[in-house]
Amino acid sequence: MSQTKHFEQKWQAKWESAHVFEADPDPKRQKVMVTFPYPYMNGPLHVGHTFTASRVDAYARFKRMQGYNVLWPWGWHWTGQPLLGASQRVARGDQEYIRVLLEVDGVPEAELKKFVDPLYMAQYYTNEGRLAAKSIGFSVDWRREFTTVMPTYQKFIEWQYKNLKEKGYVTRGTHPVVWCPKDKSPTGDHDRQSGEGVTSEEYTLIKYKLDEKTYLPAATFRPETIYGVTNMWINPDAAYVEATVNGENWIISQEAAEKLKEQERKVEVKREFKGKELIGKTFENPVTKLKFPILPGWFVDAKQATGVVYSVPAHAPYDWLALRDLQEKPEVMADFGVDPQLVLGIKPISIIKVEGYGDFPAVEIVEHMGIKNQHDPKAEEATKTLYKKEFHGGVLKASCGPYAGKSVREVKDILIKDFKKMGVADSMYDLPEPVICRCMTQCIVKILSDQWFLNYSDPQWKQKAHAAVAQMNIYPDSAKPWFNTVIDWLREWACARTTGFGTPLPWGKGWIIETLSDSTVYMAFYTVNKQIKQNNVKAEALTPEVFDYIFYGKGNPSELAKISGINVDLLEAMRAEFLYWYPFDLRNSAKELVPNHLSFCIFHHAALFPPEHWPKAIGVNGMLMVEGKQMHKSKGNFITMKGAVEKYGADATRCGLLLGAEGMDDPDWRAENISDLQGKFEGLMGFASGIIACAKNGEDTMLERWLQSKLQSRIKEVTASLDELKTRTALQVALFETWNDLRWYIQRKGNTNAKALGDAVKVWLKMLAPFAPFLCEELWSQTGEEGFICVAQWPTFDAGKVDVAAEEQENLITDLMTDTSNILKAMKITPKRICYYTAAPWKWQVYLKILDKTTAGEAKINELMKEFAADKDLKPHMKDIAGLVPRIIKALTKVSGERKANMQKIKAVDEQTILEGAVGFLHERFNAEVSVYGENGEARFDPKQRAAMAMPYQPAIYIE
RNA sequence: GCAGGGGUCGCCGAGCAUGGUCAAAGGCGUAGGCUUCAGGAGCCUAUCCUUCAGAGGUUCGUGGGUUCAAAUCCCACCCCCUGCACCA
Repeated sequence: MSQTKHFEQKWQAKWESAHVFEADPDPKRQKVMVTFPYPYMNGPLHVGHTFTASRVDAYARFKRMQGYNVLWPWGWHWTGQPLLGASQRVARGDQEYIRVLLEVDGVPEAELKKFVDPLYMAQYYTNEGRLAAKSIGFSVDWRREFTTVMPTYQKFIEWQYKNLKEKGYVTRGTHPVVWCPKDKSPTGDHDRQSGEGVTSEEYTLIKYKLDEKTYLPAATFRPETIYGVTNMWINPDAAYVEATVNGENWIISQEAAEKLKEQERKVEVKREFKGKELIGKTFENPVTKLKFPILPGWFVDAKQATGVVYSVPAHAPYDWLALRDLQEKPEVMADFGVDPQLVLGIKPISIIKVEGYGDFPAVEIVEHMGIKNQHDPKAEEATKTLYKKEFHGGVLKASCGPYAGKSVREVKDILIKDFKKMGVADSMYDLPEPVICRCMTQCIVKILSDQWFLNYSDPQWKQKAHAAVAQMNIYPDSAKPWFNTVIDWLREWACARTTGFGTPLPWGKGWIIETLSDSTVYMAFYTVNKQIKQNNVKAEALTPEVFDYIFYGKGNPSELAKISGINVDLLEAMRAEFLYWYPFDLRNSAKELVPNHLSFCIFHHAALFPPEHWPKAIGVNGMLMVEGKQMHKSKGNFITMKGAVEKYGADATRCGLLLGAEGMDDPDWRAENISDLQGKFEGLMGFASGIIACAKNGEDTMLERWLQSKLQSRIKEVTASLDELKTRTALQVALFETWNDLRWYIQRKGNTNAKALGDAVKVWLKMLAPFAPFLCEELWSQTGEEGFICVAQWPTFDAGKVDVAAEEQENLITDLMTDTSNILKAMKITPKRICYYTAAPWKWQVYLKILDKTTAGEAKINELMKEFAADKDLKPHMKDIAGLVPRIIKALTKVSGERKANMQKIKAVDEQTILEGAVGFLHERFNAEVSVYGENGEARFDPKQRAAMAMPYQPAIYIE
């Protein structure tokens, strides 16, 4: 076993036996409750989960070290269809799927056999998931764990839905869904062989009259064009039927009759016939009462909607093309026994005025695009273009009855409503493209009746949800407007279905609460599930009244105790526990959940809880990529949490992920980076151990003060970043930048003996502990400190330890080194001897004066010169000052405001002493003899007269 | 199509809100040196171009604009990612 593995297991066991992550209410301490959306258990936890949860864990550990009482509970989502589907695929012997389970998920064959039981499968993954979460070091209170099929959880969901219903958030209605006739269930995107993303569209059917008792319901998205109809198109070769539809006599395609049966229509087919039978007959426009002929249109697809299409050649390219085709070959009409004159006499009727087109936009666009005939693929594009143009910019002309003068966009919905009221229109749903189910059956649109909805359309509910968003923190801030747009955008959500695992709807037989709807406020359940499990409270006892008491304080505990059999103390303890922990302080997930789960969570909290129990903060992060691509089991780039920890160790996995991205950016998992980091951590262990072993001497030179000072700014930045869930920045600073500080100190110092260095390493480990907990525990134990680092006190910024003089001293050294190497680079030589010359005192006087002026406002050279001339100490140097002033002004423009302020604070610097102290270091660096002189030093070696160039903070240099 | 997020010096990624301190942090990679029996690790240095003196030049998706000054502000365009509903 590797050393890493060894101490990871050691510390995991120690934390567990010390119960450090088990959190109970403690009135003396402030609480922080963090949550992570429970993962769905049809597979193992993967690195995507790991990324999101690592952010939660880093935050939890950080807050715990800050002294908060931190609760992080965890649960498992078993609700829904996919678990059943997965199990069925195993039962069916789906080799492809079984291979994935064996090879990707790493399921042993003996276990796999038992997956024919979906609950067994879920339990298997749950057990594996728990082990993985523990092995990566998530600081979870496992006493509160549950799955969503546990009876006690289901009682909670019953309580939730009872309340939602009573408050009027649950409504009933009908809804069209993509439906597999064979499976007899809705076919979601994941269940489809082809046709992903296809959703149903609603057509308006205009009920043209064939005769007094027979209708030709023509399907359209543009019912306003009824005023421009010139004829009807029927595919002469397609099969049509005459059928009674809800008591009316309709002529529609054979397929349409079947479809309508699933859309709440009573359909009785009376006879079947070919379309050509209709050609040449006339029909009546039910609005204008005018009569028009029925013509053959081969472009008409009987599989689409009713298979009956009316023709508006002025505004619909297909209609114009079909008409033109016929008019060019009127003889085809003879085949149907129809007088060709009937066709030749048809003229387009203009009804919509639209900018950029004349009276007949369809005719124009066909000509402009050079479309040949009704079979030309460009006709589709022309249709779309014109539809959009006329919808957005079209105005109905005088011939359009009561709608004349109105824009198409504003009138469309009104017109549909009116026509339906008049009995001249109906509607049906259909799919714009074919959808094939996994079972290879072609899907249709079915209208589900008596469907239950969460009424997210309710404006008052939306308003409350907005209020909830307004009072919480969202990380990153830029996600806040997104939540608000989603809240505005959500509509009724079907919250129950008939198949899959889940909690039965308390009032609706045969309905099961759908998976995104049973996972919205369960964070509240964590607060009391500890007691429920510890006291073995039976589900039957958890009546809605009991939960009303726990969550709302409603009712009398002693009476409830009698009825429920739960004793009063326990009831009161549960109420107290809820009140202590709720609301949660952070919920963090990937951004894919913003438009659904996270928004639902906000909606439901707003509906069920008073504002003081609304979420405090929500964090959103990107979607994990693997080697630049989306992770997929089928793509062969699926990495499990367990696998990652085994291969790279927990700390490297966590940190590798967290260094990937923050905010809403997508992190990219690169195996090479993770294993590099693993190596880095090994190096870190040796580095830190070495220091811990020998840093004992109580020195306190400028260098120790520099280290201490530098550390303060690191502490400040890491703390501030973690508070905003900027985990990447925080880790970056904690790990790399602080490490670089320590290295610099050691180089300058030349040894690692100072106790101050050891203290700095301890601070460093504390800052790293939320990210790399195992390694930090291990090193912490070497420092001789008592207790776990995971509950050690988080370092706090101490302004008293900031030493700007020490920092400026080091800045002087680094600047000087940069200049020196710049010169060396330009000279392209290996130096033998380097001489530095520090500025004379009078130059400091000038420098500081200019510094004051530049920070106060503008430094005017002539005014400065006057002031300097008036100073009797400076008077003798006026000739040199004239050249020096512009140089100083220029040099100062490159100095940051912060450093200028520091320079003002510390005044003149004893560069001579500082540089002399660094001679040994500089000598090693440049591998040359290094000497330091004052610019007027008597014994100075200055063959090229460089010394006079010296400026404060910029000693002159001579190299040979 | 609608909505949200992006395009930065080999790669990953800071910076952009509050324009100058930005040739632009940090990590990785690469090159050289030190250390080592060797390998690895570690440590140091360099890494847009030019420059024998600490300097200059050209860069931040594309094209315009504002300004003494723009990676940062404004406009237009191109490209990429994510979500879009009965499903986790």
